[in-house]
Amino acid sequence: MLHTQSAPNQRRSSDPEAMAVVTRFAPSPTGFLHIGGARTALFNWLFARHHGGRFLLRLEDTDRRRSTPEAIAAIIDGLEWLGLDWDGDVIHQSRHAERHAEVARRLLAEGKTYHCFCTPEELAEMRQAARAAGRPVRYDGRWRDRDPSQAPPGVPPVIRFKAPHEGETVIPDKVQGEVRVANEQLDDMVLLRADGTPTYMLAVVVDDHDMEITHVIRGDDHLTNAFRQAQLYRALGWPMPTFAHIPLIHGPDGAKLSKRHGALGVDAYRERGYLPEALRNHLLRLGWAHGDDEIIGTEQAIQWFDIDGVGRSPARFDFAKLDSLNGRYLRQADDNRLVELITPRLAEMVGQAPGEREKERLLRGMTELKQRAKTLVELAENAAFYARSGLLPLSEKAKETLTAEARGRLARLKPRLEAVEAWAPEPLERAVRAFAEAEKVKLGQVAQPLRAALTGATVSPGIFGVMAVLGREETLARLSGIVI
RNA sequence: GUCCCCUUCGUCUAGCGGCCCAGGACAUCGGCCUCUCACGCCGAAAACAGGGGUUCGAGUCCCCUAGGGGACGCCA
Repeated sequence: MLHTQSAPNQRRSSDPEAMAVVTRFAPSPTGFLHIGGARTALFNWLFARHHGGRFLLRLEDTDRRRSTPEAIAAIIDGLEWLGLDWDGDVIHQSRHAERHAEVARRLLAEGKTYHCFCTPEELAEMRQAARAAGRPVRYDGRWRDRDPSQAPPGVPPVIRFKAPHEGETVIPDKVQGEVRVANEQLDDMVLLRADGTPTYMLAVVVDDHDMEITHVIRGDDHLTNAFRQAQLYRALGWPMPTFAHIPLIHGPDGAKLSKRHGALGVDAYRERGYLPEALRNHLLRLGWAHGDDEIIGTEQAIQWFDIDGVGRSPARFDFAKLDSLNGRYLRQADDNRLVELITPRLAEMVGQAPGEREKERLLRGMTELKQRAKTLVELAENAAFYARSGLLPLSEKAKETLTAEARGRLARLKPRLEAVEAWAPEPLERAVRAFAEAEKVKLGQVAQPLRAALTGATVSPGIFGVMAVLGREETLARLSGIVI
């Protein structure tokens, strides 16, 4: 469920701009919400929340063919899981198509756009020729000043923007600084397709304007688009939003993140056992810093976040650091919540959902268990022995530990344990230590076989704590299963 | 090819002209703790891409080179 984060301290009522901030996350629903998109959403969300403004979600689905309901669901699901709640309803860009066309027609009437009758094949040839000749790959403007009466029959025209040839276009970017390009570098972009639908360039500008977006925070793969959009804003006579182009996240090899790098959907991160707050923290630290601070909770992030802290160089996604961060959040997480989170995983591993008794054990053992896991996957694996009943499967190492000698020792230990009155870690430890002394062996010689017998593994939380959580009956039952 | 952007330890980064023979975190390697594994604690190794300027002084400002990335669609 979504709710608005309350952040009482971040708003300064004396700041007249504070209430005006409106950001948006505008993914195209052609696939899952990948990690780069998630970070863009996070930055927009944090910026809006920090300034007490609004954060909107707009689906850029003008390309109807490539937009799917599944992708829309995945994006919404991903944002909800990450806890990035948006204000108002989800906006579907495609529903504004008529408005976009209207703007294009207005521009046409004002002589700022023109019909272009080139066929896709013709354009492909043009590009190919330019590339072959080593010339810049651009539309050559052949219909810019040509009379529409010369139009070839049967070719539905597109509407192109009459881009200025002289001068330069400057983007004051909050992250990149002042970025400028000579106008001769930019060709006449298509605004309205032959079928009358708007292109991305037209749609973003119109929607960002209509939605009164004040700050456009997006990946810097859009930086060059911003030049064209700036020209459109000028032609339309609309004020430009503030741009902030944040660097992309790269794969381990430094190249743009792709599937082979693990550019997974956020659902994959959930599946791999990461906590949303840990992923948020990690994403935040990719390209943004607040001095030496590393562990930054969401409330703190809202207070601190601003575009000033965003760096200009791309970052690589580091799973090792995410693991470490996740481990920290795991240790701080509420025990009940963790039990619930691993329950489905346990059900799958053990073959049946943990019952009341098992959940009770898991809860009591959680404080110790969560010290030892970096992900929920690991946590579930380490906790499985609490969720099992009946025969405990033994790991290879556990089998090796349980030699005939060790089993014999456990058999001799058993009556001593039965004699323990208060079934708690300290008395149990005293009993086992006394037994080890009597056997003239080190504590480990007893503790390890005991661990193997009770947990099925050679690695576990402190064994006396485990015995306490398991309880007298279960502990002795598991021992019986081994020594016989 | 053209244009735009980027470049501090392996990775994420601090640094906004002197506080830096460069700090933190993750990872790595030692050690302590110890019933195993973790956690925790202590310690080590590890970077200003290269070259020119500007300046009394440059990781910090400017230029060039190299390397990396991004954009060049009737995709978004």
